[in-house]
Amino acid sequence: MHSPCNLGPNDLMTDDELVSISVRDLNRTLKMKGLNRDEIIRMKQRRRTLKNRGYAASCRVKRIEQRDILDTDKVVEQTDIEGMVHCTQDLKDEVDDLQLKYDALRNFAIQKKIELPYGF
Amino acid sequence: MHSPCNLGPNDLMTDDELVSISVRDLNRTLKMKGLNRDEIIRMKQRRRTLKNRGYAASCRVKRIEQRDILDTDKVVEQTDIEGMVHCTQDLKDEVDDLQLKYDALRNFAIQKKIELPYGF
DNA sequence: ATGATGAGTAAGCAA
DNA sequence: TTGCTTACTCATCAT
Repeated sequence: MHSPCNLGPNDLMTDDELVSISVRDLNRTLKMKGLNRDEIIRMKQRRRTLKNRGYAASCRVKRIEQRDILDTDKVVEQTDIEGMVHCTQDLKDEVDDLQLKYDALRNFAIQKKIELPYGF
Repeated sequence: MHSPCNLGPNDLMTDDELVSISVRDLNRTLKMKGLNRDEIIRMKQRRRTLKNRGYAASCRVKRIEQRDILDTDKVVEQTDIEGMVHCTQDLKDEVDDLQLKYDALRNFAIQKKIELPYGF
């Protein structure tokens, strides 16, 4: 009396094989091994489940990546803003300096009773 | 012959009731209704599952909210940056104008052979 | 016990 | 059929 030939659907191929094999090759293999209707349906279902497992994983990875991108963008933009704040301050200082120099020069002229052209 | 008294755990109270009731009240109710050990365990498990369902929902909502916050922040920051770019350009124009006026004034003095104080 | 989260499963939509 | 996404369930961790 030999051991019963009850190959469960799991014994025909590994999960990795089942999820990678093409539909054509899968059908060929199933027919070759002589699986019955129910076994074939269960095998197909297991394949779909394994695929779904992978899809769910990709979906999570994608979600995390997109969040990371937003986080990174935020840091970049905040750095940009900080830099522009400095730049703006420098320009304001430059304007103030020029205004002071210009006013001083004009006051010097006024003090010396020098007639300035229109516009100054 | 009356209908069998096989109240499934689902017939004692609705999901909403079960998930809201306090542990104390739940235990009291279970004892009052005379449920056996297995039924009590199943009831507790159903409660836990319902709670988990809510937790999972909150978790999803939270995730979406956080993404929305990041998206909103991004828009705000980009608007800020755009505004600062304009502001910076205005300041640059102002610097240029002042520089031109200052130079013109100084050239006027030079042309008039006016001796300027040190620093101009 | 309660709450949060990662991973797996199934349903349902879209291509 | 394939891939993606949502909701649910369970396991696990922390409080």
